[in-house]
Amino acid sequence: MGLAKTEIFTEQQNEIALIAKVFGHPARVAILQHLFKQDSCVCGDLVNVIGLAQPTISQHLKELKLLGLIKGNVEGTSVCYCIDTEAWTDMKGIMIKFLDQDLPDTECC
Amino acid sequence: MGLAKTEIFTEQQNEIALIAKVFGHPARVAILQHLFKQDSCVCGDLVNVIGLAQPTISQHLKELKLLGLIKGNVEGTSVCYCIDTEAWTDMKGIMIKFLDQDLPDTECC
DNA sequence: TTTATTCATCGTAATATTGCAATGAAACAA
DNA sequence: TTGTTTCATTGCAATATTACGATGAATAAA
Repeated sequence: MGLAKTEIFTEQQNEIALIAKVFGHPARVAILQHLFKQDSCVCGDLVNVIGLAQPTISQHLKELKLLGLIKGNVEGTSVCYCIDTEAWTDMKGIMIKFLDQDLPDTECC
Repeated sequence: MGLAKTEIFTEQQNEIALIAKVFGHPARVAILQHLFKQDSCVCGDLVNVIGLAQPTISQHLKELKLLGLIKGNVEGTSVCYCIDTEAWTDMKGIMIKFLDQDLPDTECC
């Protein structure tokens, strides 16, 4: 099938999964880390830094944009991409809340 | 292709992506949340709680086990699953380090 | 206008993921 | 032994993802 049954899960569970899915590819992790380092960035730069073909980078950027984590601004022939700080903070809150659940004192197995 | 070019990324980037990939399905998020709530759990329970067929749950549990986040212990005919607290803490450290990068003061776009 | 540059989109091939019915394997109960 | 229960595995169909060549659109430069 390849199709997740999202309707049987809570909105929160689906949201966590959607965020995680975007982080589930090393290229997108690398793009985000580069954007954090640079403050500002263009796609051509990323093609050199990451080492994937330009259409592939463009596709990964699209998914990051779709989730709202990055913003793109056209500047002449190039496009400037950067982290959407507000969206990143919101996302971080959701993910840390999930990661930070109370661990049981004793393990059963 | 459907095949990530892991060799061009750092070990850290691949590790973050591998972790995130496992969280990238709501069923696995739901399973983990249930294990946190229960302290102890068996798969049959999960099939009822989650609402997917038994083989599907079993497959998701396998991926969680493969990443090391949960442990399974055979108890008679049933299997007891629970969070591996040490592995969870390690994983949490890696993910929070990634999520907690310093945001730029000013956005360029 | 013509050409170059930069990035997005389209189309497609290769592979991965999701879900489940059918079936196995292991432990227990009768 | 013969069921019964519980979970894992196999096999398969439907869909998703990844990667990139080819091409398109927009702007800038000559």
